[in-house]
Amino acid sequence: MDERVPRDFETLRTAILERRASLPKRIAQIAAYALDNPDDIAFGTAASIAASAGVQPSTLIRFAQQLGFDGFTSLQQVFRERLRERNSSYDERLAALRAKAEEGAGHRAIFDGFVAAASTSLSDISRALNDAHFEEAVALLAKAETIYVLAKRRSYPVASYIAYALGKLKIRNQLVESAAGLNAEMIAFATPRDAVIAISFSPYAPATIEETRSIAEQGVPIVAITDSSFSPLAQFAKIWFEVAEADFGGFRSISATMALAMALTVAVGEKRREASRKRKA
Amino acid sequence: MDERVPRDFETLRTAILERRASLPKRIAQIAAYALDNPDDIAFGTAASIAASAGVQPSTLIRFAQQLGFDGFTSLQQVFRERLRERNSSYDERLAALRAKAEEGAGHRAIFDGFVAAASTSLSDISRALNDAHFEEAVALLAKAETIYVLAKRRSYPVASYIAYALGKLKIRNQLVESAAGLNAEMIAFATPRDAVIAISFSPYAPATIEETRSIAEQGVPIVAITDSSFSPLAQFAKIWFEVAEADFGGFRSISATMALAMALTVAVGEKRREASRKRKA
DNA sequence: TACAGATTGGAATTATTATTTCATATTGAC
DNA sequence: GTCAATATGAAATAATAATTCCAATCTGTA
Repeated sequence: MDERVPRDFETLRTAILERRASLPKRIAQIAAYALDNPDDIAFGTAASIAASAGVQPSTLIRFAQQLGFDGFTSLQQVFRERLRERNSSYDERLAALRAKAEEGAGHRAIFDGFVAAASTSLSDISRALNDAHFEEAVALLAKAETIYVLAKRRSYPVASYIAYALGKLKIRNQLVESAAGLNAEMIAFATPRDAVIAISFSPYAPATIEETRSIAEQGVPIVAITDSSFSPLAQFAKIWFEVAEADFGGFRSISATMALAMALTVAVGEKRREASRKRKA
Repeated sequence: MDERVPRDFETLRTAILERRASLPKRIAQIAAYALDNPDDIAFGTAASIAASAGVQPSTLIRFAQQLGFDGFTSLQQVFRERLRERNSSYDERLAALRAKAEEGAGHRAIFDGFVAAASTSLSDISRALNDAHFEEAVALLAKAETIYVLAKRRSYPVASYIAYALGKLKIRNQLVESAAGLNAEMIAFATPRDAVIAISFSPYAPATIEETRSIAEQGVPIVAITDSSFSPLAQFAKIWFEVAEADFGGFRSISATMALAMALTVAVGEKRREASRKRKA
């Protein structure tokens, strides 16, 4: 049991291929099956896998033992790990960087950590974004007279970017800032023909929630960008996007949120241009 | 058991979100956990998942039953299915969506384009960043009494993020905003014991350049984040970082700049803590 | 405050699944 | 062809995990 048991899928694969020639018939059979259908190994039971491969469960266990595992269960772990990693190779890199930064491996590690956090977040959102929701949000915002942009604290940079980009695209918008303390008055102008982009992440800034609630009560449709479907913003929103940002050193990335914000903005601009082209024709 | 039980993850997810408001506390707790950690549900046992989510195994089963499944096992199937279906790796997908975005396939393509631009920018900066420069910049900023943050327009969101993060880290800072038109006066307070982070990209906002020049003339050291060594900011700066952001649809990404900004900020915080620890010893 | 109904915790039970065992079959060496 | 070593099949057993059940607790209402 002291031998070097393969801990990751690639090593395991290599080990299997090396011995392939010297394996007895049924064991070879299961070995081939395992490499061809790794997902089945990950999720099946010993009995179901054995049946699919046309062998007895005990053979499956012998196969695992030959490779140095103490049973089918630990062999299966490797196949499960593989599935997990495929989805989260960045996560692992992040964890490694985090550890490195903790043990004080210079400031470069901090930079690498933030880059990795940003990449992870982008990859997550790219997978998670729902096309239909995005399309709906674009349609909703494109027909708004004025787009109100609502965010505080950590989300404020995103809001200010949206406001900047909307301005560039000549789309009327209003950034609801807290500086002057006139938010309530500003919000009061909004009508159901307008629309809101509200952005807030846990811990949700109370002011953002409050303002979102009050503007929602006026019947103004809301597109929310937030971090969980349990967010207080979600209940007020017509459409909401859930963005899971990775964090590093206690600071969460905002890359995914930014990418989504930029895409929304530009898509709204695009949609408006399409609409005006149609009107002319 | 005649009800329509969710058979795929998206349906399940929607079902959970719909009921969320009416779920009892512990059930809601496991619901939130399930949506946040779908991989754990796929691989764990009822007991291990329950423990991670902080509930009893029986609660987990009640949760599954409320959703129409006949037990935890069948709920788990849905989570496993989801993992199996996610096949292609992130890089492959990125290449694919970049291609699709180029040929302009609807609004989703816009989103994909921004994600691709952000990813490219991140990987570029990760390669290009000079460790020594980064280290110097951190050292310079760490010993400043007050850090002035200077940026307009497109770069302003970055500046506001830096100001937010510095504040969180209890590092004295001053965001030089243009609203009140008092920038000149604000800048006049800066001394050579302070430091500046200036951010500007082509076309450089004249105000940023002007303010940077004037603050440099007062002998305040400057760290610049800009897009080329020919940038007007570079001549004033003690240290500058060149960040090449990819663009999409005429809008440049700011993910790389953000990552650099966050890393700088957190590294400065780290360095200050190290320094104060040393002073105590 | 008392009560009914809903919710929860935790142990007991049941079910499923992995592993072991042993009898039988196969293989290769002499 | 015989023997020993190895491999295989099938059922028995052990381990593990899901589910059920019941008492305790909480929640909202009269």
